[in-house]
Amino acid sequence: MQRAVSDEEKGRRRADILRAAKRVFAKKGFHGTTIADIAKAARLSYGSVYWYFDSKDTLFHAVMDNEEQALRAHVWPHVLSAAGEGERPDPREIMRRAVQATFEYFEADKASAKVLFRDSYAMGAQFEKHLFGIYERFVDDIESMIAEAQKAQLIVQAPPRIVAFSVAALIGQLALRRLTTSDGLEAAVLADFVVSMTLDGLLPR
Amino acid sequence: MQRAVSDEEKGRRRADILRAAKRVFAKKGFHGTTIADIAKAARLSYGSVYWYFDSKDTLFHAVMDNEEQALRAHVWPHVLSAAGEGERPDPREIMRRAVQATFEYFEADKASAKVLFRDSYAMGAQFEKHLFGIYERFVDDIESMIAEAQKAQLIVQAPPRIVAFSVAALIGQLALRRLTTSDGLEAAVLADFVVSMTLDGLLPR
Amino acid sequence: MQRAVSDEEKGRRRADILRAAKRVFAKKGFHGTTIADIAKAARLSYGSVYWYFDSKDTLFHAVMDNEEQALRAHVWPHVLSAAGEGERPDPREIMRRAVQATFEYFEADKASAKVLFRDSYAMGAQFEKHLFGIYERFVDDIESMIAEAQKAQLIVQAPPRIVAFSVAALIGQLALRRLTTSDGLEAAVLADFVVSMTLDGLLPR
Amino acid sequence: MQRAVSDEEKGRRRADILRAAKRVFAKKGFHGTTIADIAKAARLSYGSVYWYFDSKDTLFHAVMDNEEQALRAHVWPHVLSAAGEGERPDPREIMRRAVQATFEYFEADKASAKVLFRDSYAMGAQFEKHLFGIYERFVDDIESMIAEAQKAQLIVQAPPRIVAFSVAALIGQLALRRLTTSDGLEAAVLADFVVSMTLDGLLPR
DNA sequence: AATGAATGAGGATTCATTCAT
DNA sequence: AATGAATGAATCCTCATTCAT
Repeated sequence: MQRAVSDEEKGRRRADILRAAKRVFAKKGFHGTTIADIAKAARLSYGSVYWYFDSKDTLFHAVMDNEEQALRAHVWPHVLSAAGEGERPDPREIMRRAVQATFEYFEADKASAKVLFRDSYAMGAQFEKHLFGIYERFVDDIESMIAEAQKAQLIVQAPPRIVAFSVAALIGQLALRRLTTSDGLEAAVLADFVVSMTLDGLLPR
Repeated sequence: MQRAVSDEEKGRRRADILRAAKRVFAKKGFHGTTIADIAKAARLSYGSVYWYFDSKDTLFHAVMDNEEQALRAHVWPHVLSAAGEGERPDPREIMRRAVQATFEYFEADKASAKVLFRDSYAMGAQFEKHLFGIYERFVDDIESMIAEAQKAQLIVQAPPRIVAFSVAALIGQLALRRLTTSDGLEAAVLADFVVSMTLDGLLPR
Repeated sequence: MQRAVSDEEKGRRRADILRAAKRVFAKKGFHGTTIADIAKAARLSYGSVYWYFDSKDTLFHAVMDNEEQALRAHVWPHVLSAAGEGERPDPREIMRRAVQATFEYFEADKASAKVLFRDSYAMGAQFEKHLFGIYERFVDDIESMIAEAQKAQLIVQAPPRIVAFSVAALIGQLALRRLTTSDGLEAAVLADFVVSMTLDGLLPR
Repeated sequence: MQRAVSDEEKGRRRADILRAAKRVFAKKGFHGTTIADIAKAARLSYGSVYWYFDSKDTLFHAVMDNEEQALRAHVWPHVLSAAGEGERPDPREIMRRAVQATFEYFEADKASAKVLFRDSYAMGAQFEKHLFGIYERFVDDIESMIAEAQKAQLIVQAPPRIVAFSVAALIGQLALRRLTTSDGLEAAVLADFVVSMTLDGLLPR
């Protein structure tokens, strides 16, 4: 019992630090952040951070993984529900919802986008592999959808991985842009645009 | 006279350092690079770097600006020549050339893409403004083309800045991807895909 | 009653920790050892170590004292039995047994020698006094034997303390050497050599 | 010219640091010494120490090597001069001079003995190899003398390495002892005793 | 008695920057 | 102009010790 409480407690603290770390990393970037910054944000002494994480690197990895999961957890249900509606999946609707959900997610948690799409880049070779994995998984998801749609001849033939990557890049960069630039466009409108450009193209039909 | 030679000499040295800095920044990232690294690559003593640049930040800024100019200088002629051909501009051809030229440029100078699209991100607030300016200028160029094409009803209506940004993001991310992932696709093929997806969309026409 | 059991229990735990500490100190050196290391070796949580010992320093002191006692307890009987045999004490036999017993002791418990002769050195001023005491007591024992032998004109005149220290040093260093260097010499052979060199000298008689 | 001066200057500084480091290491022990301590003793800022030495470990190694050389440089001439006198080498005289020279050396530079015989022990596995080499070289020197003397039947047969090690240990420990304990014995007297005990033994002849 | 979370002093090391030569 | 020695701020991380439970 005592043990269980302790574990739960420990998990909570870990989550606190993770949350604080995300905030600070997002604000100051990885290299601009000190462990002391994070500790202060988590209302802990800096030594304690090391009780939960082995190093600054480890902590950053954990933040990234966490964000990845949270993002998927938020977006996926929207995709599934869209896919489950009607008799046959409507790629347009699926994509629209996925994009919009992604925008909303980042809108609600701006730090998340910053960490995932900004910091995780310039981290040096050490992180490249880990980071690569995360992106690949995003692209994997999209790719499988693309491939299926191609099989059903719902969309044109093209290397599905490239298509998937392009869509992912588009979403990611637009989401990131929204954090620094406000052009007054709502998430829904932007999502519509992404979908429309991606599916219909810019040339008049 | 003495002065002129000296200035010229100075310019040459400056360029040497800039070139060396780009290489090293691209390889090790901004934070992983020391002034000594750059100096060694430029075959100078590290103290001398400060004769040409005030600080590491200044140097990085200069590298970015330099790359921006070089990229534009490479890409623009292709765009102009495409725009000047025939009686009326063909957006497809313009875009195809622009994209391909960009890919080629980064292909030929991989360090450039790394510096522009990777490092310049996570640099902290200090660079954000400067960096922002660079990207905005890219987008500006594209935006004006988009706007014109829309006026001529060559492409669909949509917020031109968003369209422009999307195209820029797509090109940038795909170029960056080519540096780490080799899927065997040639630049021309990839360019065709970007154009085709962007202009025609993924849905079968 | 409860108390007695508790005390006994406590003594056992203390001994456990002491034993574990000796092992770890011997293996990693004082500065290379953490309280956590010791606790783990003693199958305790590290916080508990402080219930038995005030500090790491205290613990190290205790280990040294313990080793000192154990060594004496092992060696002394051999000396006494040798001294009690025959009608008059034979210094050669006494010494031979003492040396051999010492070698055997350290042979059986290598950690002991390491702690006593290696770590206890470079411990800084804090330990110097304590350490000094231990060595002095060793030397005291030998000195009294030396002095007695001198009185009986069994050995040559010389400052007995220096003689005693020399013998102690010789034994200690040779014992320590055996821990790292194996030249295949058995303890008995080595003991014979020490005695022979010390008593007869290197010059042919 | 400029270059040569600079090199000379650099060597001087390095020597300054080495000297300062020896003093501080001797006083506080390796673990009790901070780089800042050494820097202050050398009247430098602590960052500068790293201009001359890669790390604290490296610096300590360098100090040890330095002391080894200095000791040999001091003692060896005495040995050689003794060996060169008369028609055949007198082991007693050679040894007496070597021992006395060693005592004198350490007498004049107490820090040296502390570093070589005290700190260098408990340094952990990292140094063991290096340290081992130093001691082995000392013992090598003595061993060859011993072996030669044995060949000439000047001294009794016994494993020369053990004999050599024993002599080295005796000298070392007695020298170290003199640093902390003053029994009023002059170096010459002590040297005589070592020689006499080692060569003639403690038993009356 | 025992646990292990929390604390924070302490220290090695890096590196941008300055400046005497 | 160029050099490279010197500086010291900055930061990660370790670990002895304390203390609430």
